Parts: sequence; structure tokens; C-alpha cells
Amino acid sequence: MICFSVYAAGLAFNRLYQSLLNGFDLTYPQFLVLVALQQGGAMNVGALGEALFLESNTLTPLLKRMEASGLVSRQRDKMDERVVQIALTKPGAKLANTIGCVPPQVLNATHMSLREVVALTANLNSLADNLRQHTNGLRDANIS
Amino acid sequence: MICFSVYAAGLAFNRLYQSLLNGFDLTYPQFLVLVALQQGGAMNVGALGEALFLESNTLTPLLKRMEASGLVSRQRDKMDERVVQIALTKPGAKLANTIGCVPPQVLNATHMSLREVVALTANLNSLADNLRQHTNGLRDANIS
DNA sequence: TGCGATTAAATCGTGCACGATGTAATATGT
DNA sequence: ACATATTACATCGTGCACGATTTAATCGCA
Repeated sequence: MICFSVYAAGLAFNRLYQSLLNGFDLTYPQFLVLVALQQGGAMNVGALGEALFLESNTLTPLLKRMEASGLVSRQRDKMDERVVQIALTKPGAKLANTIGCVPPQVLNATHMSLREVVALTANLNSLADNLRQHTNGLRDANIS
Repeated sequence: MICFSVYAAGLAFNRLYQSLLNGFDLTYPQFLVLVALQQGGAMNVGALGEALFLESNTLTPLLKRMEASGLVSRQRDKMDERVVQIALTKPGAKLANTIGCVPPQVLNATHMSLREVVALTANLNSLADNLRQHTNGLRDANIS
């Protein structure tokens, strides 16, 4: 049951990250947003969703919470009022740097070599790509 | 970022399963419960939690929903009134057989050979084991 | 026997994740 | 130009997932 192994590994990562992040008042998905913005720079909600494989119905409330805690700013785009630009605030950027220490701790917890982790990551990425293609195929078939 | 790859693969599996299961009025975690009970037979909430890496705060409401839809029974143990035994009902057992067709479809969607899937599953299981040990170590350190 | 400690579920509050839908702004075609 | 379609984001309802706490039953042990 590959699906269950992925599910259980996801639960395990989530719990470990919550433990490591609870001093920063950050959830694991919020941590991912912070990292995505640090690596990709400011971007709109849609682009953030493409990076994290999430949609606005998940991101909008999450980003509002992060805005409320002062980590990101949300600004309507002047050129296209439909678009909302998300950017790290100064405290957000600072926190993004501070939590750089967390992923190495997680890597250590895996008890795996860097080589093994890289290989496993690549396999998971291609697996997820295939699953997404299949899911999208099903969706498109239902529409037409 | 191994954690993100696991996270994204989990999202992808969840979406694919929701698509495949939505004709059965089942969520993905409910599907996992059904399979666990089919494979392990009737068991109490704690044992189910060990099998699925979940606790009563997640399982109790989920099992109540499955009881409401007639798939499982919940019975206080006569010998120890604290424990609640969970068993498949006849419709639940029937549905568990019916959805046996779903995992092969998922395997097909992975576009991976059985050998690759088995190897990836083993790697994920040992990874999750290591993460759980580390998380439990952190928890115990905080208690003492 | 009886009382404090432990255990198994349940409850509560918060935050994702997602399908379905709504709203407002922009793009497109005639 | 203007109605229609499309797009970007937001809203709503449901169901996990989890930390913290509660309740009730059982255990341990003097």
C-alpha cells in the first residue's frame, strides 16, 4: 500500500515539524509558504498555489492568518485588481532566515544519507506528477 | 526538501483517492479504516489508531460518521467498559470487498513498476519510523 | 477495602484541505 | 460598445489532524 506509506510519512513529517516549529507560532503549511516566498520572492496567490499545489480556498484563510501575525503583506495588484500580491514583511523575512535551522534538524531525524534522501525525493516528485496527471485526466473526462 | 515532496505526494494521493471513492460516499481516511478492519478484523479504537498512526481525537468522530452511514459497529467491551470495539457491519464488509478494485487503479496511476513501488514503500516506511522515533524523543524530553 | 494513579475514549478548539459556489475584474468576439 | 466568457480570488460547508483537557473505568497497592 504505497498510498498508506505516503499518508503515514506525511503524518510523521507534520508532527515532527509541528514540534520543531511550535516555538515560532508557525504551522507546517505556513512554514512552507514562508520558504516558498523566500525562495521565489513576492508572488500572487495563484503562483503560490502552483508552487505548493494548493488553491485559493486553502491559501486565502492561511494567508490572512499570516497577515494577521505580521509575516506577509497582501496587496491588490494596481494593474489587475483581481490579483493579490503576497510578499514577506520584514519580520516575515527575518523569521524565514531564522527557521533555516529547522530543515537540517529534520534531515538528521530521517537517519538517511543525503544521497538516499535526494533519490527518495526524486521518486516522490515523479510519483506525484503522475498522480496529478491521472487525477486531472479524470476531472477533464467528467467535465466533457 | 524531502518533507515537501512527501507533503505534495500526500496531497496528490488524497485527491486521486477522493476522485475514485466519491461514488462510494467514502473519504480517504474512512477507506483506510475499512481496509484496516478488513485485514486486521474487529479491534478497539486504540489498536486501530496504532495501525493508522492516529489517536482517538481523530478516530472517534470519524468512526461515528462511519457508524452513522452503517459501515461499522461500535460496542463497549463487556470485560472493560473503557474500550470500544470497532467491527465491520455486513454492508461495511461488502463495501470493503467492492473497493478492492481501487488500489489497482491507483497503482496504475503511479506509472511505476511493482518493483519500484515496493522499494519506495519500504523506504517511506523506514523514514516514517525514524521520524516517529525522533518526534517521540522530543516529546519525552519535554515531559521529563 | 478504598484511594490515588493509570488507561481508553471522548470532547473541545484551531487550522488545514477540498468541492462547490460566489463575486468582481478583465479579456474576447461580433 | 457591449454582452459574454474567462480569470483570480474569496466564501461556505464538511471532514480530517492534532494539542489539550475531560470523563469514566480499571489497576495497584497499602
